[in-house]
Amino acid sequence: MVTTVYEALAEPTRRRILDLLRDQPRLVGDLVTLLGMSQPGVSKHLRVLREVGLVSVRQDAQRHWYELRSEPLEEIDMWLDAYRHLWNTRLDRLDSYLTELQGKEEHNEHPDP
Amino acid sequence: MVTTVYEALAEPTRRRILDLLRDQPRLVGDLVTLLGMSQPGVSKHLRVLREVGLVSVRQDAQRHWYELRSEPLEEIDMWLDAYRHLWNTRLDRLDSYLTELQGKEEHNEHPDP
DNA sequence: TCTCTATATACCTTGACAGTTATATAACCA
DNA sequence: TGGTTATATAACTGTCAAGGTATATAGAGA
Repeated sequence: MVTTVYEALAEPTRRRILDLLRDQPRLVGDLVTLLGMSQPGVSKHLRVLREVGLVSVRQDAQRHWYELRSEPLEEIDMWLDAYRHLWNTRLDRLDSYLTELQGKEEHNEHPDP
Repeated sequence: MVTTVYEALAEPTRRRILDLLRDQPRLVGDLVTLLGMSQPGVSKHLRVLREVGLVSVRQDAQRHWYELRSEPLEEIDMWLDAYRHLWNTRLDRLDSYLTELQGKEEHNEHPDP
């Protein structure tokens, strides 16, 4: 059984579902149309997403509105934090380099011929 | 075959390997010891990580130093960007709430009894 | 060259997942 | 109540990944 957010996100169709839910909650049937796959297939993906907390359901009669939940994504974001210095320091260096360049530019904006 | 970063990260052992490589490059044999699994098993995970660009290898005679590469993680970070407003707006609201609270505190720091 | 060390690959087994069709469940409506 | 709509679950199947053991590859050193 899929138990972690990482596993849930490994499946491309499930990432597409999250993309589709980013703007608005949607009905299962709408997702079926948008994804072009069988209804039980979509329901199974939604169950996985529910089980890891990536979506929640609000029921209105027979209609089930699926809605995005951000908490598990925040968890991923926090996991990335431990690695973020790897590219942040690089970007910081680029930033200071550009700042330095700009300083020189300003000192040399209208050089005498 | 595992072809995406998302699939590569779905496997817990591979995430452990990345954690172990965060501080320093390591030899395959060291990872075998640290992970407590068979050498071929580790080598197979390293191959997957290599194929999606999460690690690179520097060879020194028979020794293969595996090193973390951040680019694929930046890709994940960028993917998260599309969702980040979901919790950032919430945190922003909390932030302004706290700022507002602090303002009131300062106006009321030593209230007359 | 022979041997030892370090790593990669081949091959096999097992288990799980993604997809399907068929069916169950549940709520609405006539 | 019977039929229709909306969704979930059951059962089945093909594929593939993860792990293991055995073996190949490659380099170092005696």
